[in-house]
Amino acid sequence: MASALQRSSPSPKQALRRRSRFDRLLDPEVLKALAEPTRARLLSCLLKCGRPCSVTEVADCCSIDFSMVARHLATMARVGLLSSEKKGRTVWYAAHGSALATRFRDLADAIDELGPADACCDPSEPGDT
Amino acid sequence: MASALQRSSPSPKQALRRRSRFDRLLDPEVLKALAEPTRARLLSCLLKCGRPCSVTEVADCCSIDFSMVARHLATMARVGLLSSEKKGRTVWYAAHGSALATRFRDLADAIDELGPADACCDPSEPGDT
DNA sequence: GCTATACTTGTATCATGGCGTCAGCACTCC
DNA sequence: GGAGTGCTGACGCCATGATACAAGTATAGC
Repeated sequence: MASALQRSSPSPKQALRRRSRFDRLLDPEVLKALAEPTRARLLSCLLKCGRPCSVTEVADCCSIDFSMVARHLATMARVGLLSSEKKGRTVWYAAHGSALATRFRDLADAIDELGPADACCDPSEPGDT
Repeated sequence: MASALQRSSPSPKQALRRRSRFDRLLDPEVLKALAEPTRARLLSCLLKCGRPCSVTEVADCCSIDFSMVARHLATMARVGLLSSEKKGRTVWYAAHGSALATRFRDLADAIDELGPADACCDPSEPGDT
């Protein structure tokens, strides 16, 4: 898996559901991947390094069990948070800060875009009972 | 509890660790709260409504078990994703899109700020073995 | 005070996921 | 080909959390 950045194409059914940009950007997979402190630490490490790192390197510098690091990095690569490139017997994982930042900015924009236009409940008055 | 205000002062060790803005903004609690599809749906609903909603309203419009909705909304309020206001016997939950958007933009900025300056591993060359 | 409403909390069940260990595969070097 | 290195996969243990149902609490209207 050279670059897990492109995810699988959605089924027509999914497309028809016409989820808002917000719903699409708030990807549970990605957020779940980020929500785990260990993974966040690894991602932070990779972002700070600013260069591709091998699993061994990351495990060394973060003092985390090797197999855990391998698993977490693979998880993050799977959801598109990291890119991975195998060279010989070594896998180089890299975090792309700019892409990640763009993703969050897009999400922020999508939130700003949301409004009563897409209302899921009818906009009756709140309770001044 | 004489002064709960002092309890936040970090230990020297913690201070020395000097977490970056990124580390602080990547709050696992918030991300975990967002990472759950049901909660994301409820948040989306509240954002779209653009007004405070009661638990009953949200449960109705999302067709989700009432007690689940109550719990999920309480969870999101606890981590700061929603604000809640109790009026009589009704609790009005509101999502603040702009605040949430700002939060994500700050996170994006923090990612851009990260760099080899904060490097956690030594920047030796990647593998051109 | 009684009842209905709106929400919270307790409990039980189940699924998910993190973790450590170990075996195995792929690759490189000798 | 054998040994060593780097990583992946499978397994079991355990903690967490999502869910559903039911009971409890708080408030409003009568």
